[in-house]
Amino acid sequence: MNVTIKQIRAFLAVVEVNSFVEASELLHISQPALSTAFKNLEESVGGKLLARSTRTLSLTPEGEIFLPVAKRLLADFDNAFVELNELFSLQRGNLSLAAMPSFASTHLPQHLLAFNKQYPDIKVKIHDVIAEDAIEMVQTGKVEFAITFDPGASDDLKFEALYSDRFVAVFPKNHPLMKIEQVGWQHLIDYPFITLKRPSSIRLLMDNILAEQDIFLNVSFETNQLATVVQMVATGLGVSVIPSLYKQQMQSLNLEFRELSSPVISRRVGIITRRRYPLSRTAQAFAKVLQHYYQQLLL
Amino acid sequence: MNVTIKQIRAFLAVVEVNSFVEASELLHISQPALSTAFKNLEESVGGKLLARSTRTLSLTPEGEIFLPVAKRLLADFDNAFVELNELFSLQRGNLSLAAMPSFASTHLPQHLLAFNKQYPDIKVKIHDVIAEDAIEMVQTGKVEFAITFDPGASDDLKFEALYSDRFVAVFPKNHPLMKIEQVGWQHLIDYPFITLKRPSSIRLLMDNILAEQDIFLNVSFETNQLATVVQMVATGLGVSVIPSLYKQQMQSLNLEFRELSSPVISRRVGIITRRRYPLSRTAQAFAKVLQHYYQQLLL
DNA sequence: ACAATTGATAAATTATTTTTATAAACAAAC
DNA sequence: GTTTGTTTATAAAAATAATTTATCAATTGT
Repeated sequence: MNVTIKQIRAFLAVVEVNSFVEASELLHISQPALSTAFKNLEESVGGKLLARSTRTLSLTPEGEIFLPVAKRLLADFDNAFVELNELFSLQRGNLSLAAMPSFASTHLPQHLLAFNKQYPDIKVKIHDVIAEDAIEMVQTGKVEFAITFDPGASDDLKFEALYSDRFVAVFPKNHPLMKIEQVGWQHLIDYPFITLKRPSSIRLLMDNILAEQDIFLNVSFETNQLATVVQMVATGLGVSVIPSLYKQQMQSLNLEFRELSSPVISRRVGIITRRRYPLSRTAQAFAKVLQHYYQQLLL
Repeated sequence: MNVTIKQIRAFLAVVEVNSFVEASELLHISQPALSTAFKNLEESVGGKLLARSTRTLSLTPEGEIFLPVAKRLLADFDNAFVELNELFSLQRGNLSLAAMPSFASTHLPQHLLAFNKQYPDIKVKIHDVIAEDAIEMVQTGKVEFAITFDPGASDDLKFEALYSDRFVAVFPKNHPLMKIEQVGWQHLIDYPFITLKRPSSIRLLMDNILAEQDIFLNVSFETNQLATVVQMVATGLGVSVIPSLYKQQMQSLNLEFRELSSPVISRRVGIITRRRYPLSRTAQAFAKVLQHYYQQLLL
């Protein structure tokens, strides 16, 4: 027979209280069950660990040698499983996630707050990188999931939408476009257009869809930061479009926003994970927080 | 349910070969038994360790974290029991014993040789100290057993005789006593007597028994070493008595020995151990070597 | 000597593990 | 797109192991 953890526990309990009867009570088993367990342990290890008569118990020299070893073994064992349990019960753990800047700088903080409130002992690491890098981090396993635009069908990635982000026109208050109720892309052609430089996924998305529709904007200024774009618009240099996500953040400026139609350019934003790779409990919990939030928004 | 060693073995086997079927063959159990064991483990730890479909297996992040821990736990566990087994099977271990000088310098070496031949991997430490100290080392647990004279009845000590040691007279060749066939203690009174100084147990034993018989020797020289005593006798300074044990060792000198009678002073030499304290396997094995040897001598 | 307590043992019972048989899922091949 | 072979999961039965109850033998204190 093989040595079991129970037997080691039995050994330590008997030595601890120096009595089979007491130890059996401690272990919540009958005294004969303990005697048998002890006997089996000794059989397994090939010799006596404890010399026993009806009145005295004393460790053999081998038992004496084994005692500290057994204590350490059991402590290590219990410790490992307590830690694993904490991991599963979200009382401990780490979460690494990537988010595209347009999400990281807008909605993400409030979700982190909600998550931290619910799971205060989970440490979170945010990688706010451009959408392409975020997706790559998922593919290479650097993060368990990313929040970006829908990257389209993929063999190794899975996308789960949270909400749709629609492009809105932005122009200064008192701009001629203010008079138009239904602003379309065609209206924007008449004004200097300010936008992000080309590696940006926002810019690429816009370019592609407009090209399909044979709409060519009058791009006058290009910059790297959306904040700069917006500031330039506020100054009166021209007009632009931004994902509606940013509206809230830029409410304070002297700007006007209009939903754009014909075409409506919108892109689903959601959670990207690796196919066939299970999420950790912490990642699942975070995903759930996000899903719960955006599900409620729809109602 | 509680986590068992078997379950950890199952976990490692499955991860190792990345297949339940193969792992079950490795573990010599059926595949359903392995599936159940795995399921029970996951239930115990509170979450999935391995995501499995019929075609792919992949560790969850928690499983990934647990993998090295499980490996270490199992290695420690197995190692501890291999070592304990080696201890019991005398493939490893230490033996500490005490022996009075009259035994340590005469018979002991040959027993050590026999023991080492039979158990070459056991390290032996000899404490050759005077009989009183040897006994004390047993009482305090510094050694498991000692080989000395019978210390008499004791509550905490046990004595097991190996042989009896009788005192013999020693004098130079051509000494007048050579003519007498049956030398008695009374004969020795007429000659200068050389003996050990008083803390020696040989000296004390002799003094006590002779005092009972009203025999008073003519002690002319006292020294610390028996070898010195004997050398002095050989030189012609006087006569002495020594335990017969030493005869063999001193055969080469120009000496004559005679068994002493009236009274016959003899003392049983044997193994002293602690009562109620079990001997280690190694100590038992050494005791057996001794017992076997002296038992054969009697035949 | 006797009572009281302790650990060991035997038989019966209860839990657990394991196996056999089968189902369901999935990928690859046709 | 269906079929086929392979894989893990599940259910019921069988086998094994652990536990309990009842009892014994040994030992110590009274």
